[in-house]
Amino acid sequence: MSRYIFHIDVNSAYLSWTAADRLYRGDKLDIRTVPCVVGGNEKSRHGIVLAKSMKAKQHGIHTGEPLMSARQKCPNLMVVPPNYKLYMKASQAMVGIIKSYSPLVQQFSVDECFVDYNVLGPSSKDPVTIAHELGKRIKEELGFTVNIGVSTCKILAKMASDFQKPDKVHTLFPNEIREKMWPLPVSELFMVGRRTSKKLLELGITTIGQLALADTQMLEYHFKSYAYLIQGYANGLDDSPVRHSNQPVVKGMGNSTTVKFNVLDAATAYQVLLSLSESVGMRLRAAQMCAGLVAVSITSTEFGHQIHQRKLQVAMNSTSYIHRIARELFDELWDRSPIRKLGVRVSDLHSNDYVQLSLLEDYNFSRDKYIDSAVDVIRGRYGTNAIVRASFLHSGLNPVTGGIGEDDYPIMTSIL
DNA sequence: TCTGGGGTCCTAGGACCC
DNA sequence: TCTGGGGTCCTAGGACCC
Repeated sequence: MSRYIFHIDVNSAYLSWTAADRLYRGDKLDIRTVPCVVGGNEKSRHGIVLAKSMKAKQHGIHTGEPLMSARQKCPNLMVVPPNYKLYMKASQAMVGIIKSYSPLVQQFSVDECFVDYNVLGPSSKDPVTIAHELGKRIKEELGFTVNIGVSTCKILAKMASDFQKPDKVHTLFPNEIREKMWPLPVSELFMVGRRTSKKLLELGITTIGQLALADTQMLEYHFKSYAYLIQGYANGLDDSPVRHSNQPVVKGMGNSTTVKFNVLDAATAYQVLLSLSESVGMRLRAAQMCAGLVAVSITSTEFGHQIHQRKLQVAMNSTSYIHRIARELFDELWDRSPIRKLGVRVSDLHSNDYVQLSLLEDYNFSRDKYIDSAVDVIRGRYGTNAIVRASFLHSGLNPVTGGIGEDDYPIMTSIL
């Protein structure tokens, strides 16, 4: 029995999914064939490129770039809005097909999966044939293309899926590392980002091969334990298993939002923190968890980023209590400079079976428990905005802010 | 109307304890 | 009154990923 790992990556996921959906709805234009990007709403200061077509890429447009800058590179650029519900559906449909090939599938993100594929006997098809078959099924049944990397471990499969695109199957077996991976720029290695590749370049390391062969002690001097990780990856060393993602180990959950306008006063900030606390609290309770730590983050209009956190005496999942702590943290953190973005995050998560209410706490958690669960039930039945706090009426703010912060997006990560 | 949102992991330094 | 040396917990900040 031989074991193979596949990495499946949707080509320009958001754009491809939007394209397939438009064609399905009778649109004549395939937006994949023209310079086009999926972009956020500039009016609410969410104007960045979330995904691009190959034609847009040819104009030098990058993901994450401001739409304004993308338009300068390509004046006739087409911009379409994101549709997260669609992405969830497309993602789930794809995973459904993949699971018909192997039960062991790890969803790595909304558009990426690792698959542990066992070839059981000599009569079985070889993994490359299977990968082509899988890619073809996704394309024919769902209308979008994927790249599939085939290897014997996750890092190599992932690197392979990043080779030429779109709609391709690539192998990167250990004996192909030298030829296929080592000549690549070191910045293309997984976990070598902007800062690390800059440091590596300063050390004269420009390719993955040079990193693979570099002196380990020298690397350790500059990168500490990170040296072993990236040099291991450069040599194709990775024994991490494909994990079932049906029971992901959640470490924390948070929501943040860029507010439509600059926040200049604490009262408005409190409102935004409440809308964020609402979604964080709902997610916590949906996961049947309690959190022992709350953090608040502030991004200034100058993009300075600050975060302040506090460990709690009692783990809890009450929206009101999260908000109360968030307000206190905000007061301690804020220097009164104009705010662009606010975030609330909880971590130190525990299953809520064992929550013990501290006698020292003067806070009435049982009251919150009834309110929260009643609100959760109503929202589950009639939608998130079926019940909102009165303070949000006429505020111009979303009463519940999660995901991308538009009206009724599902909260993406709760599904992964 | 230039620059989103949601994650994980690691390190450094201070407080505190024995 | 030349100041050890473990250890844990906590917070801040930075790096990376999608």
